[in-house]
Amino acid sequence: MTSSESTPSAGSSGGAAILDDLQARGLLARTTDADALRARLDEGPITLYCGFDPTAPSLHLGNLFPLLLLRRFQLFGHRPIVLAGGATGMIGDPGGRSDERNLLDDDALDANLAGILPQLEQFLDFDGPAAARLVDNRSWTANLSAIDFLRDVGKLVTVNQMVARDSVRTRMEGEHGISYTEFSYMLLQGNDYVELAQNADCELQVGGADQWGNIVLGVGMVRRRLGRTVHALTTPLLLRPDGAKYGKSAGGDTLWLSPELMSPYRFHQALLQSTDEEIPDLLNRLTFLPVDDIAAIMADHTQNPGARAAQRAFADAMTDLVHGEAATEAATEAASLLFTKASATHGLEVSERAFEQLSQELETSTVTAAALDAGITPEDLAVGSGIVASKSEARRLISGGGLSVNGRPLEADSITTTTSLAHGRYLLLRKGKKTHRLIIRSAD
RNA sequence: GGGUCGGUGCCCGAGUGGCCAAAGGGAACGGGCUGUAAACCCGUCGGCAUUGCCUUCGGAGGUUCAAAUCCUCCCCGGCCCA
Repeated sequence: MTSSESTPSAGSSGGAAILDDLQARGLLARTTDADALRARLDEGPITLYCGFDPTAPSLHLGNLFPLLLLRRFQLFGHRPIVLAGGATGMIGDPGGRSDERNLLDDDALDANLAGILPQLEQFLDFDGPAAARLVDNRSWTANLSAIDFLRDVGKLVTVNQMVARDSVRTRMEGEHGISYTEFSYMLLQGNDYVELAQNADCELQVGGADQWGNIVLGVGMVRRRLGRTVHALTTPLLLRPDGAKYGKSAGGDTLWLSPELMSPYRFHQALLQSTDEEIPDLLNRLTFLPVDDIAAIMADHTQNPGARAAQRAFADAMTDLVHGEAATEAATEAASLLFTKASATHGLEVSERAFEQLSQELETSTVTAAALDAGITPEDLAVGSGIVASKSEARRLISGGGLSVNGRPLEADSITTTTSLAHGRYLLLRKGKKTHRLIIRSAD
């Protein structure tokens, strides 16, 4: 883990200090019996879990939220279990959806799991006294027969409880109804809790606020099955100013953690562009920076918002966490080349070395010497680089002054030839203020 | 099953034979102002093309010089009746 984490100070008394930290960060939505949970945490390390369904080949920033919650508990000495939902992922959580899910086939699911497992491992310590564990709920559901499931699991819940759930009711009243398959999802999740309580001494399940219903149902199942009281804790959903769930960038791109799906540079940029409005919450809820440090950063930011210290701190902290410090540095360096006034307006003065650097961070495309000799129209240049989707879009942007090459506006009648290249190789294409694409003359 | 209203561009929603690529709003994108922020102002917002062409108004046919608009059948949804 990186050094930017706060470690609980020696003075924080007992394991329940985690609750105070969560509270201070605005990370506490609801818990079952708060006093009982606090008392239990003070007795000593607890085992807790959170589930992640492999619905995509990579986690995104939204998924990171509960994963970091596990990490926070771990930092306070508690033992996290990461549950990869190989089984639940095959069914699909009906919550938050208006339509029936398309079931993932085995291959897609395996591919998704393969992508996610390393990410799940990345943020936790798997050694030491509070070592984390990674489990897949397929290991106890694969051989569960339908009859056993109905007898042992189905008996723990009444349909009345299940139907009362908002997510279910919405779907039942909606156009397409809800299949029995998705209806059963909460039983599987509840059964996970029973399983982990019984065989792993798990006493707490955490998750986002939208998981409250599922988790509490599991708490009840554990009580009926094992006669044991276990706990539930949820965090508020992280929402964008417009109310959408966090995880997408302003432009609508998903903030993938996988560098293949989103380059560290773009990841860093997307976070850097967070609004003032949301930045305090983001710092508190997503980073491990100590609460006091965050308060100091925000004070600076309020003094001089133009410096965007808070955004920088946030983008740096998250990129460190996800991609490592080297990636953060590279992204920052690339950004300073692209956004510093001097280099942004005088792209040709950017050193060759800097272009090499940029070629690592930006999306690039190539162009042949032959094409350059023939001359390239502005539309073809833009479309060919992939920065725009169509010639019409290119034309629109050009007439509005929205495209530039090597720091100069791209004129409608300009022809790009070899002489336009910077350092004989590079064309830095910019769309709007924030989108860049590097075109490199191919070696031939 | 019967009746009735409706299905329009990314979303909402006007349009009931030519002036419709289709009002208006939202989202999105670009410009301006800024701080790679918000708000605000301006512009663009189906595709190709240098005055034009092509594809679009649930689907398939039909009427007409001309249809999102009329007719037929079908599919889907709301409401009412059974």
